[in-house]
Amino acid sequence: MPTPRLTEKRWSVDLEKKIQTGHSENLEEYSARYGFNPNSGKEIFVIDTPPPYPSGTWHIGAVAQYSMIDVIARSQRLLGKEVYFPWGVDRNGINIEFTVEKNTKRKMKTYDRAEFLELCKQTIEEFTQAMRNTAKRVGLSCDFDREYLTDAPDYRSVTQSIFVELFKNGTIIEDLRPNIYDPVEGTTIADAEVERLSRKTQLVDVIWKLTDGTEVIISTTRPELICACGVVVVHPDDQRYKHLVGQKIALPIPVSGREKYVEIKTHASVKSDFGSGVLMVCSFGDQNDVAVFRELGLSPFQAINLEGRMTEIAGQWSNMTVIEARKSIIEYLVNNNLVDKIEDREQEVPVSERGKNPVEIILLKEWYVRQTHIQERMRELIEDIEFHPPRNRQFLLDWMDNISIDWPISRRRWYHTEIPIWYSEDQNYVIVPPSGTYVQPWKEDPPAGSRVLARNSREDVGSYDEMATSLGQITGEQKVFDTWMDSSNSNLFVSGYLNHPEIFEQAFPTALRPQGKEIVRTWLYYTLLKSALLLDKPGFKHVWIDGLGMDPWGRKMSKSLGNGIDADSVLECGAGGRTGSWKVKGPEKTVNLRANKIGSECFRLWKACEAQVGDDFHINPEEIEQKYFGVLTKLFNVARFASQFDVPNDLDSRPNNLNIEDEWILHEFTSILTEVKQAWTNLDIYTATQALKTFGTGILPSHYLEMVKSRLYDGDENAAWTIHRIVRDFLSAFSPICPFFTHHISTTIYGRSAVDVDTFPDNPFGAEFDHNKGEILRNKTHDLQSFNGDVWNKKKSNGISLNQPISGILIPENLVDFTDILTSMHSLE
RNA sequence: GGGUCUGUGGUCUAGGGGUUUAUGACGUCGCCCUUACAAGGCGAAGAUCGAGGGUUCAAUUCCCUCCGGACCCA
Repeated sequence: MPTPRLTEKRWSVDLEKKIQTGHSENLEEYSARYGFNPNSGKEIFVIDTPPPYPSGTWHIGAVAQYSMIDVIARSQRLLGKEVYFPWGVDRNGINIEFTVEKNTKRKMKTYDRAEFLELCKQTIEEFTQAMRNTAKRVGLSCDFDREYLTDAPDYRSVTQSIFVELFKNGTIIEDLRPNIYDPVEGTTIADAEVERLSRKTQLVDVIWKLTDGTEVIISTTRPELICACGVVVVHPDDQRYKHLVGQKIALPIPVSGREKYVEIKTHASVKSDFGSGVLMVCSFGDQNDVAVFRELGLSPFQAINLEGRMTEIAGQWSNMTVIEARKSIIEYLVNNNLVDKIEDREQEVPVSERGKNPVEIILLKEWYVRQTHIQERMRELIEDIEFHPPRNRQFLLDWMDNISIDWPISRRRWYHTEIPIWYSEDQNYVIVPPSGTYVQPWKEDPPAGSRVLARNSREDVGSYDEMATSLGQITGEQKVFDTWMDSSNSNLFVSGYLNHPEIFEQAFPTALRPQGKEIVRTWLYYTLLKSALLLDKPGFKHVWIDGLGMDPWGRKMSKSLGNGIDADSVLECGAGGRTGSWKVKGPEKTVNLRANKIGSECFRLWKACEAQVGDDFHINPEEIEQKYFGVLTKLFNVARFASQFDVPNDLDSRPNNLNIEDEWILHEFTSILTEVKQAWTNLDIYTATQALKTFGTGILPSHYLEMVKSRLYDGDENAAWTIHRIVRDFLSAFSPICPFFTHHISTTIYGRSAVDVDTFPDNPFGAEFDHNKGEILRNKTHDLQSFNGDVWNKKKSNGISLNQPISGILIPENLVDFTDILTSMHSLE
């Protein structure tokens, strides 16, 4: 065998790592390759990458998803687009605050604010670095030079400027409204941040009395809220209680500073079969209470304060925590014979997603983004967005159906973007900063260029510089934004909004939003809301919503289940001779999974082949290796085989005397390229990868190469041209999936990296492509395959080795054109 | 408790009223060193298309109920 140019015997994880390191270390080359160049003249394709939140380990499911976003980025470059694949990191939020609190065993609010922010920043920077390394290791072709951090001034200033813009036009308002509040962490949270935990609670049947002494039983799990009761309701159709409606009923416990009787009314939301069928409505036990108060026009009572303690209306129970008050009030009711019965029951308690603390609904003055008024328009705008897969559009529409209240955006936390506003001494005016500046009102005065607005009418009354003295002692806003206020600008930020208007013009609506389906109601919804409010446009052209990574049995990976798999361990599996081993808790027993070699290329190939977009996927390292490392080996060997034959000088001009088998395989290849190009255009990774894999590991090596082997050894230039043309272009078409693999092979054999190709490979016939001839030849493919199979089979069953001659085989009618090559291929006699 | 999505050999997947005796891959089993590749080649076995009911001349495909999984909501 002549010496192959591809000297390595096989593809290995060590080789992969070497190439990967080379890729990311040569910064100049890297940025020429993957940097965003808005002046290239190509069509701009901006991807609104989900900025990951650094929390220590990066979930393997997310890394898998990310590698598919990279496949899209690379395939769009291959199609000739100017791709901006940003690398952003989401660093705002309560998570990092919790981490610092946990690490230092000290609550946030015991710190000096500036000191605490510094601690958060240091901690998150460490996590960020680990994440950057993993991103590079898995081959993400992000523009790392333009890294954006959501806690950096340039990013936060965009959030703040958008706030000012929406405040001025009346879309952002402040109001005293019932809010979901986490009393332990001391902050408002949004509906989207609440989850449910099952807990044991006591359902107490309390005896209430009408003014005439008639007893009425009301069941409740929240007796401590009796003091905030605004009305007692029954179902309008409930015959048992018809006579009660309109009467006054006395609160069963002493209260202070409020009316002791409430009226009995009807409301359709009452479940007559729950408890006694009589319901006390308090401000605020749950969202239904909020709705009833609003519908009946009642003024709410404040029963619980910001510390989670009872207020003065609770009388003798004021200042107790909610739990203490509940216990004590039940005792009081029992001692006064006001309890009919008490039963234990399981109840789903709303808790905060981050802190797992039971939340309360309390009245607070907070900032809101108005959203109910624009739902109709958003639905129209969303119609122009293409969803991948189309069915996942439904997740968004379902969520939008449930939107009934405005979005509360202020939080009483620290490591977030500050709300950029100051208040005049008389509270009648506010000061907002000029667009493009980042401000921290809790510690600094308004910057030059700030404007003064009337607080209610939002009318601009002058510049702060001139009016400063007339405003008295101003105070800066202490509150910060919900982190979704920041992340929902990501598409605007990466598309150049405010910072690069000339790019924004071409880049918006942002070409692609790729994300997981679990954050449709938050990230996707809020982003679309912003785009609608600010620009009256759909935020994206395409939304690509992927499924989630599950454990090998299809369950969610979680710490508590002990079924997690670390991303780095899979990517490093096989490097330096180290194998991988994972202890994973299955449904019945703990399983020990083992693999010898995986790495990024195998991992990416697996994800590309294994799951259609939108489907949840099971992650099992053993399976990844078993099913896909062999594919890399096979493709590597095809290229290695080809590399022993000289590469023709001009691979772009086809020799005009090609043999029929050369034309046949070139037509087959053309048809694959067409399919792959279409699939890349449609963001359909699965179809593109399957097509390439099937061709590259099947018909190309098993049939074509076997046919032309002897021609190649004999120095046939047509065969060499054909195989090199195919291998070269195959590597280009395949480069989005396995960039390091294709880079290495293409650079070694052809002197040009497949990842630098920015035009999808043309069909090898160019203008002379004859569709009909191609059809005729491709119609023979099936017969060729079965003929070869028959001969191989026959030799085998006759005990003849494959390279020995065989006689008595007839070439079928429709393959007569292939007589010569089939005869020599099988040594037919 | 409700909504949405989903369920195809051991595993993953294609297909989407009749050309289906259901595609392909991995795994399994048997045989084979064949001038790139045993990390390969040839061949075989393996599925009542989650369960039950309905619509239809015909259902894996459409509808309903149930069961399992996921996501979301109360």
